[in-house]
Amino acid sequence: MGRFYITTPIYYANDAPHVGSAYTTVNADALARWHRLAGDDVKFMTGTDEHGQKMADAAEKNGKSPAEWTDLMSERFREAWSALNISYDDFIRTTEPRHYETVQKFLSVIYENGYIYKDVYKGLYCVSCEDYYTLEASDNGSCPIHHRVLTEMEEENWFFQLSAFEDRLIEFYDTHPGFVTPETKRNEAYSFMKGGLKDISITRTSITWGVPVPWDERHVFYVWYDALINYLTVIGYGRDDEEVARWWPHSNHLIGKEILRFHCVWWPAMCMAAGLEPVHHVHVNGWLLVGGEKLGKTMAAEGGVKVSDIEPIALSQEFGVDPLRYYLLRETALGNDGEFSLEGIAARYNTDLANNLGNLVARVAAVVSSKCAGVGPLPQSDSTLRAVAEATTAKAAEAWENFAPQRALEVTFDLVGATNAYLETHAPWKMEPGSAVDAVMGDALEAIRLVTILISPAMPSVAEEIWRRIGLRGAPDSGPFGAVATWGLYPGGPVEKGASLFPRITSEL
RNA sequence: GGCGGCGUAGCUCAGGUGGUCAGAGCACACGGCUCAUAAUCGUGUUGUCGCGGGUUCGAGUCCCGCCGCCGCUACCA
Repeated sequence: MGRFYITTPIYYANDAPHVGSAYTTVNADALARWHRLAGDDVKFMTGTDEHGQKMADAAEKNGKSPAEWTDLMSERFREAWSALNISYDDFIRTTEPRHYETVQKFLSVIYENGYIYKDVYKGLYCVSCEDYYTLEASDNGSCPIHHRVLTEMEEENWFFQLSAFEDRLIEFYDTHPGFVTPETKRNEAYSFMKGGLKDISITRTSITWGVPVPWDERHVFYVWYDALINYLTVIGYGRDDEEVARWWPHSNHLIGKEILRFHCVWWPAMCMAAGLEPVHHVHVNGWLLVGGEKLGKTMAAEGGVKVSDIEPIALSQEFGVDPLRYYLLRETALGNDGEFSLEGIAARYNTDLANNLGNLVARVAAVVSSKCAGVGPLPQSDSTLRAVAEATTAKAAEAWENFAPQRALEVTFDLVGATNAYLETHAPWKMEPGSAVDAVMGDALEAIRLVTILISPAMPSVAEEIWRRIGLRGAPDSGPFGAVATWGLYPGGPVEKGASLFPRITSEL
């Protein structure tokens, strides 16, 4: 029995959760569910990032205190994840006392180790944005948004000596080839480091909504240096050494590609500075694109998909929670960018779920009803389906282990297809009731039982429903996988016909 | 500007180190079946692998140039 600690990023709670966040979160959830099914000891966390100037501004604009405001915003994420059946073990908010404690301890260690020093940050500042720009990012010295001339500003900050870790980071990458996956993303981070690392300022005096710097209370930590540390907060860094040792550093961060640098360069360097071994695995996923463009852009475009149409909760209401989860997991390889569209969801729904899986369950239930008096017979040990089923369970397990839900589901549905073909070959509906029919239907039910186990990380509710309909007790995800995903365990039982699991979508979208 | 990536059937995409690599799914066509959600099963069509050169006995697969799209270029997260 292994251990599996997986995290999503903590999402900046200045807006409602969108499909991009849902995409990462659903994938993390399915991976967590897979590992629970496999019998591993699992910890799965997500949460919200609630500090920073933007949050304070938004609160003020809405006539609330930052604390009141973030309570409201954070709740929207918990609602969305609840709607998507996300099985997190912990939901961290960066405004919690436990987080303040861990952040202050962690950064104090780095400070005591001599990697944090005071210096003056000079930059081009836009008064309207209340933010700094590099010369390259500016519009010839003017603010790209407000078009007013940027002013040279100086601010006294505490700096993290990132430059001191260049060699150690490169060595870490060289000795941990699986640190960042997929490999293309690893190369991106690697070449960035090879280009040289500069120190970075990690505190602000202009902001008060943040974690105070323990050795200099006029400063608060700049949001990233507070946010990254959440991964340690939830395992008790600074409060529970045993728990930290239990989950770290053999942990997994699932992140979107836009925050690659923070997780793949800054974060391991901070861990090193604190004398902590960096996390062993960061998996970087791509973006969901709409019409080939980033979500935000398209939503603003005329005639594009409306924001309200692609909010996770709205989508789950339109298509169902499990179909939405299935689409997010199945459509795109975790690591690549992928196309997101309502038509795509409907296509997956109809072809995979309604036509293949749902229809398979329906036709089997119908034949068992008419030819087996509604009682599912036992499978045969020498069924020709057995080889397919065993290959499927092996390949699917391997894919789940390798952070490839898309592949896992693809091969799982190969077994669905093989079972449909098996029924065609034997045509039990043409037979008289008896042992020949029983043999075929027992095999089909056993294949369905295995499929149900295999889809449970992706579609937990549907899996439960099918499990129940074919007369099984317990739950499809109780595992351990190695023991239950073995051909021949279907014990027979009453098979219920029931309504369509996935009524076909026929209306225009 | 610099660094990196992408451009393969109508659609979405696979294709380590060059030689059944021209593929999968969807869509489409034809045939079978009628237990099932007009679902299913079988068979099949579709491509100058962005363009132009080059290396090689042989190149989506290596090199050069070009066109188009995209990401990163450090303190919004």
